Amino acid sequence: MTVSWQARELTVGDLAERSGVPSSALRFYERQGLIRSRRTSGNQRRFSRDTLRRVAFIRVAQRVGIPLSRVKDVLALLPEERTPNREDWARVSAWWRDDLTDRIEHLQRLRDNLTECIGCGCLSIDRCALANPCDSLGDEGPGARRLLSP
Amino acid sequence: MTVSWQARELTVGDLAERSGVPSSALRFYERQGLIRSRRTSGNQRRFSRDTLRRVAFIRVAQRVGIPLSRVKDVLALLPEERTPNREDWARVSAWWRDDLTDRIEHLQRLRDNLTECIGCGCLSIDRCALANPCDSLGDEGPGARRLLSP
DNA sequence: ACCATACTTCAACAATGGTTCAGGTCCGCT
DNA sequence: AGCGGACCTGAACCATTGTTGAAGTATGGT
Repeated sequence: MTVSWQARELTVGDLAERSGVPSSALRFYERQGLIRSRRTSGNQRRFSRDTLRRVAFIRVAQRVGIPLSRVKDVLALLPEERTPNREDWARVSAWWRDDLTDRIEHLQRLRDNLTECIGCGCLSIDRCALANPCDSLGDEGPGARRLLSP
Repeated sequence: MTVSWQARELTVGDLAERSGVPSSALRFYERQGLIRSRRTSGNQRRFSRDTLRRVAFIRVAQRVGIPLSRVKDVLALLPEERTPNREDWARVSAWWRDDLTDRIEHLQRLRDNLTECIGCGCLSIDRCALANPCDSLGDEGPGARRLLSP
């Protein structure tokens, strides 16, 4: 019957249990500026409930291979003042779905190329589409100069 | 007119230039057992030409996010004795294309779920399909226990 | 034979995404 | 008031995937 009922804030342990993310990772996210908390008089973290959504968002992004730095940038698009609402989340999620679509298309192109390459048994470096994704080939003498750009 | 013509072996610099992968990375790959070289009497590396394919294979795999340890396992399926032929490469590439297909399907499921979630504005942690990908929900009281397994 | 260039090793450092531990403090229940 | 469990910080450590630099050696062309 203490203040714990007040706004139903979450301790780091609560958040860890509900999200399945270890407390150590949550502290790390806070250090990185992905989530925030207020502190009690005794210096303990208290998270507002919408942090649960932020953490869900972070983990979903991570499953897709998006680095935390980028996740942070996207989360920064949420309003600071008020608790993000349904529409706010829809907005950032959409941004993010586009990213996912790009990744899927990229992988599909890669797979299609690979299927061709299996057909010809190549991976031939000099001619293979897979190995020369940037089409930066054919204007500087024989042989490829680069396999891959990244 | 020295021995350099012999079998057209590549120095680490040659390989770096032709593959677009820095020498430092190539040495690293060798340390990790992903590629091999013989040594000259002066202890310098000489790579056989098929190493170019191996490196191409490694970089393509990396673009998809496959860790080197796994790439190593797949490359280990190539014959040690002889130079891998067309069919050998087709075999390992196929193995690998399946992996790609799985990843694509996974991402598509993720995106479909996300699209639904944008529809409902949720990412609601307790009910959202995205946040509960393992369907391990609904048999232990209210509220999700885990957001994500990996 | 000489010299520039490329090569060698080893160690240290970098970024990402955390975990673990030590030493100490706080919270809430009885 | 006391106690156990949860929380705090900071530093050290882990794996992955390399890069950079120092100090020394080899190779190949003139």
